[in-house]
Amino acid sequence: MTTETKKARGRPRVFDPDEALDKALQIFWNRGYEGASLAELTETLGVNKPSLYAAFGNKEELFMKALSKYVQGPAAFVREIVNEPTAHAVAKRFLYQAAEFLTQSSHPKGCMIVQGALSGGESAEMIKSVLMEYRAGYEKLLTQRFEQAKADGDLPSDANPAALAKYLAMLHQGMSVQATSGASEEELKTVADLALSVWPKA
Amino acid sequence: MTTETKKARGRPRVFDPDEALDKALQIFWNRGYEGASLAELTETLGVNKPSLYAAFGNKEELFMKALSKYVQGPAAFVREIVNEPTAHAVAKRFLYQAAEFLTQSSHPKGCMIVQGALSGGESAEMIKSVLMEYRAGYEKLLTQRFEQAKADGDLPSDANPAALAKYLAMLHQGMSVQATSGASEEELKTVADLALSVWPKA
DNA sequence: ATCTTTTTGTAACAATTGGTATATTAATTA
DNA sequence: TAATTAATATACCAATTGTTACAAAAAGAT
Repeated sequence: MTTETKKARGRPRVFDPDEALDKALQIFWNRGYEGASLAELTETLGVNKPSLYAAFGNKEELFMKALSKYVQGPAAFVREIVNEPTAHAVAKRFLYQAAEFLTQSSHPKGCMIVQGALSGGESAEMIKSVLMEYRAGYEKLLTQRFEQAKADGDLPSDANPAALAKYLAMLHQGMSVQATSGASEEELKTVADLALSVWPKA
Repeated sequence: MTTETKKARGRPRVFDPDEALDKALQIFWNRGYEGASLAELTETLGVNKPSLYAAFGNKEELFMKALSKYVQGPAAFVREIVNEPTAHAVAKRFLYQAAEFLTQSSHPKGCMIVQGALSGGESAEMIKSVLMEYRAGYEKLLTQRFEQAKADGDLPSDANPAALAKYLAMLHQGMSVQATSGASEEELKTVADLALSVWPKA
């Protein structure tokens, strides 16, 4: 039930916008916002600049749309993790899935939300803050989940939900750097096990 | 006993190379390699481009010299940490000093070796790999220290030095991202305490 | 006072950046 | 078939990227 291909007015598109956006995502993913040039984008998408602008807007908007596809696609699993039955299961699945995801060779290594625009020039300021908010977002998601776990007695009464969430977020962000530097899934999972052995018991 | 200001031939320099390099370091530190433009560099150093090139070489060489100043200056403490008497003391001081250093407001937040060039275009490839080597370098330093600790009986015989070192490196790299995103020293130290409670006892 | 030597300032360089104007092409609708 | 609509391709745009030629300037050496 995708959007019905009704009567196509005017000259038909020579590219599939969804495929093109996916390729744009790949480029932004391993080059970052500033590192991805319009030249490389148009070249590998097979779409010339006017068509690209007509379809997605300027570079910033294109990045935002690629980012949106990222969080709803490959990185969507993060949102589901909080549904695990226990806080420990949440933590374990978070780190394990991160180790797998960040090292997969079917797409760029590392996390786009971490590496997309950590530093950069003035022109990346907007994107930098957007990514910061995303990072704060999933950390908050974890915090809330652990607050609930604490209320449920699933975490001890002296547990610190915010600290536990930041611990996981920090490990995830470090994993992202490590994955970009060539660390393997196994190495990251070994560290994940180590990191999890700290987990407070109810 | 600095280099004796002997007979100065030719027109005298209008800037102090060491001060200038320090300002360049600050810029690279919070903009990254690609995010720092020659325009911003010359502007805030108060040195015009020909003089900058004569003194330091091109942008890449300038970055390398700034990086060298970074590891020998503000980030030099890392090398000393392995001299702590126990593995646990090494780990604790590593994370604590990281928490302090990465959040200090007297200089850019985060670690230059982490954020200097994580992603980026083709032209940053060299710098990216240099920074990767630096990261691998301090991780290896920790690994060796923990191998020795294991031999000394300071770590249990089933301890995994490489995993412990990667755990710390990962936390440091995550801390760097967190610091850039506005996390405070206290928050990072709270997480450091949590992270340290995993440490194997001899 | 002239000659070196070195740095400075201006001004330019080619290449690349993100972004568009314009005219052509290809489809549907009338 | 003519009119309309929309996407295409080429070619351009101003601004910025890193880098350098060149001539003027400021010092010591002769």
